Amino acid sequence: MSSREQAIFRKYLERRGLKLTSERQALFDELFARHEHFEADELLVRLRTKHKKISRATIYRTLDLLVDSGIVGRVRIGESGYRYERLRAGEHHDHLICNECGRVIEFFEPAIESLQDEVCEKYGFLAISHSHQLRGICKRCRPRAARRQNEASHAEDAAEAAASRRRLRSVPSPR
Amino acid sequence: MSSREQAIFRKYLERRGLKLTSERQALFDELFARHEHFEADELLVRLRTKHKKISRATIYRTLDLLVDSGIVGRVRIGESGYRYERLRAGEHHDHLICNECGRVIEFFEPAIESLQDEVCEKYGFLAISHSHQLRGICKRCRPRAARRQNEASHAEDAAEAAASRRRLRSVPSPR
DNA sequence: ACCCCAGTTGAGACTGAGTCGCAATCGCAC
DNA sequence: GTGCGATTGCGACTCAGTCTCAACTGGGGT
Repeated sequence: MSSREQAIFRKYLERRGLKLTSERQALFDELFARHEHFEADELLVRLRTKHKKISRATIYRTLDLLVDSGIVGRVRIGESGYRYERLRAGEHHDHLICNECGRVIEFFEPAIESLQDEVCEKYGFLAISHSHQLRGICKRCRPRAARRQNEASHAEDAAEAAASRRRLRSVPSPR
Repeated sequence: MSSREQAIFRKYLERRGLKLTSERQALFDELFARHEHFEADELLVRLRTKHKKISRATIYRTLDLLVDSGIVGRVRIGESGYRYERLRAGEHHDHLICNECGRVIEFFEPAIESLQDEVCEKYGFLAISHSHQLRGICKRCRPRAARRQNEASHAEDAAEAAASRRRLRSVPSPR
């Protein structure tokens, strides 16, 4: 499987005199086993439970290589740290992220992409990458969220407010 | 100055039985003195040098309030941590971020906004916020960046590669 | 003007994600 | 098979942000 990316990775290593170690291979395999989006520690746990002994530092180091080689993308989704995702060559997408269940939905809208290019041109800006994420409530979670909304609707008291302060942390860029 | 936001903040505190302490006022003033984009520790240093004694915890706590009240926005720009920005009521903008000099340029493109709405509709997604950032090289830095590019153009050797690995960390979502 | 207490503060310990240095180990070209 | 540069694991470290708690304070009630 995934022999295409395998070849890219191999060549990438070769070209800069790096070695294809068993750890790198294991990480690569795990990654391409099925995961679209994942985080570094997730991989660590997964590999560890699969008998494979690997250190956290190596996870990060290898992930760096994969990102650099263009096989994997690094995104800042959610609160802390990075998330990684497999990149299909030449494809690009942006993200819808559910605040409720954490699900990440990918979308691609060519019209937005070309408008971005226009914006860049207007400012004389040379774009190298972009990240575009909408946060909210996904289709599946909307009923649940609405229900909760009702229950809490007249809880504007101080106790509730304190809690809400914390909850609100997850909104990156209000519109 | 900024009496409009001042009033909003005051009312926000009042409504939930919170106090307008001298620390909160000082932070607020500093923030509205001139800064469009800033980070938490920047404020800390600035206030400390201005004789005002304030703790890091308080900075963060107060920033939480300001974000919650809608006066300030919290964005994940760049590598680590958050950046904050003043929000003019009802206005919204996205960001162009220069990898070279770190400058943040704001832009607003109504057509992109409405396309976003369409995307949400398509997926039955209820958007609460979004963040949209393009990273690259700004107008001012392009000549400099191009020059450097030339010098390094045939440095595909291992030593350089190692360094480049580190450098590349700053690209969030490759397109 | 004074009291009172919920809300607030500062200090510093703590956390979690990610990084670094280094001695031991491993890939792979010869 | 050897040799050596690349790689690994470990644990210590950093950095941003959070938490705890005892001491303090703003401001409504009197």
